[in-house]
Amino acid sequence: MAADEDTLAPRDFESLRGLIMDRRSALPRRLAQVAKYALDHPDEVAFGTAASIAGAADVQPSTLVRFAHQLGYEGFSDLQKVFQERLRGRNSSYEERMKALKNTKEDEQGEAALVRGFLTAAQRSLQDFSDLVDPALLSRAVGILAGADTIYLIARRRSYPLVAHMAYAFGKLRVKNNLIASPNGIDPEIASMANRQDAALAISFSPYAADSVAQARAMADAGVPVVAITDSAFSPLADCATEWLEVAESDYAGFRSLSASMALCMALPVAIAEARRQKQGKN
Amino acid sequence: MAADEDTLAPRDFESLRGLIMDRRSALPRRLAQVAKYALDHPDEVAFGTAASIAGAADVQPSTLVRFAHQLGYEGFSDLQKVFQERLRGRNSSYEERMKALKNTKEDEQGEAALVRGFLTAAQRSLQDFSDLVDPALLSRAVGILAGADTIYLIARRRSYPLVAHMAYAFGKLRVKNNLIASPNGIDPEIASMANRQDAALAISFSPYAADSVAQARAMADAGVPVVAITDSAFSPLADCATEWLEVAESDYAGFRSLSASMALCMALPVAIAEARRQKQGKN
DNA sequence: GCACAAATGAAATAAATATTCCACATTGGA
DNA sequence: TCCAATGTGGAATATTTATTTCATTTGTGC
Repeated sequence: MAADEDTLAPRDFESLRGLIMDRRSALPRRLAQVAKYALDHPDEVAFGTAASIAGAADVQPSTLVRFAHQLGYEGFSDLQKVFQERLRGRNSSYEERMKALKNTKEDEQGEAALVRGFLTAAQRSLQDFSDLVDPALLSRAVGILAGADTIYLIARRRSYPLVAHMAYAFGKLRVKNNLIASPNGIDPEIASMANRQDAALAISFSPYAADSVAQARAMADAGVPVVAITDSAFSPLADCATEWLEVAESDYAGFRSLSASMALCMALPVAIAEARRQKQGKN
Repeated sequence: MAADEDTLAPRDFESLRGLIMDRRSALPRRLAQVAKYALDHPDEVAFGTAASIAGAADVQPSTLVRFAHQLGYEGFSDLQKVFQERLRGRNSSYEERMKALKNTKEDEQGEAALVRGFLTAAQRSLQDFSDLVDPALLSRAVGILAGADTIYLIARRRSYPLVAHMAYAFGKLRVKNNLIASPNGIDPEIASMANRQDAALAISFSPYAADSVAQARAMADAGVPVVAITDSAFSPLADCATEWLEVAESDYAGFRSLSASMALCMALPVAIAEARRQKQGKN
């Protein structure tokens, strides 16, 4: 049981937070995990059940009880009460509540409004894209990339972060890839090494960086299968691509969101790795 | 049993309040008593047990269940959830959005399901972050960066795409910046050129790339103001940063979303440029 | 590399809590 | 005043949820 139950077990949340922060470095793995989860998601702890919280924090319910004991509480329920106290009296009046609601809508200004603007644009993008997902098309695109020896990644400027992430994900999934974005100007040479066994993934949105388009086209001309992610049927990438996926992003303050394409770019590597795994299983 | 269960049973507190107010005069004695108690002590209803609430309202537990049924809920627990939602730190119409997310086709499989999984994770991230935006904190962070001569960008691995985008945005907005991610290993040297007039923006999420942390800490030790974007109070970045912004991303298939942090990273450069423009106007 | 202690996962158990049921009371209409 | 419909209290039951236990794993000092 806990070392010194008496001195511990704070009854108010702030003391508890302090205690947890102090203790955490000295806690064993799973208990530290709980500590982190508890401070990161205090609302969940206040309302959840031991099982639901344990699930979310990826530990066993018993670990929660141990954690509570460690801190000097009688059990998880006792600890939970402190988390609940923290929420009592929040939003006490109807008026407050309405004011809070309005605040989030229009009253905010400055930086917060800007952030909210981008968040909204991102959300719209996701929604729009979600309505457009075409399973068959997606499946063909993944098929092409899964069949490739090396996947060449083509993107510039605004789209570059997308392939940067893919390169990272492919790396983790051990999928051979080549990010064509060297700062030393030998991109064309690298690109020219691609052959029919490889494939390219090109991403570009209006106004379509000339480099990206040129490289994608060169690949296509050389017989390399090209999968494109772009924003319109009129995109130059749509022309030269073997398959192309449409993503239309919303914009805010003149900057287009990247959230939908980013979600797609997170899914693709996983889908490709999965497809390869299955193919391997068959052989 | 309840008259018309379908049309009733609101999922958010304000509708429920309205419904109760309407119904109250037409309710039998004990139920009216519960109605009054519930609206007078919503916190108790949120956290109490059926027995404790019944005791406080001077009715039987079964009366609470009847009350809930009368309103169209499955039972007291179901009703109680609405009272709990009210206290959760969720401002936007959280329930609605989550319901909307669930609407999406469940039967899909293969690649499409994967994409949808990532889209959902992204939306959840945006939603969660949207409720956490702290205008004052944000304002201080922007202030620090807007006051800097050169902004040093620190991020590795998963977070790298974020700063890659920022470098691009800063470039377009003509904000001096330096992306510390050179492939030639001279990062420490570059970082050591920063001074008090500059500032650093460090981004790292659990498990916190050692390089990022080390560089951020070095900057902080050298007296360079550091703004951090990270995911928890336990993050090593939270320690050493002058100000830190919390972004908790949802994950899917073991890959965490980037959408909320990306939205933030799109907003920051614009906010910084704007802050500088205004400062210039004054001089 | 071994022995010991600490931590952990999973299942069994205990406790609590919500819900149902039914006998009884109350109300409103003939 | 009686009847039927509706509402109510209280106990019995079902369900959910927390806690304990114990076998197994993991880490640590020698």
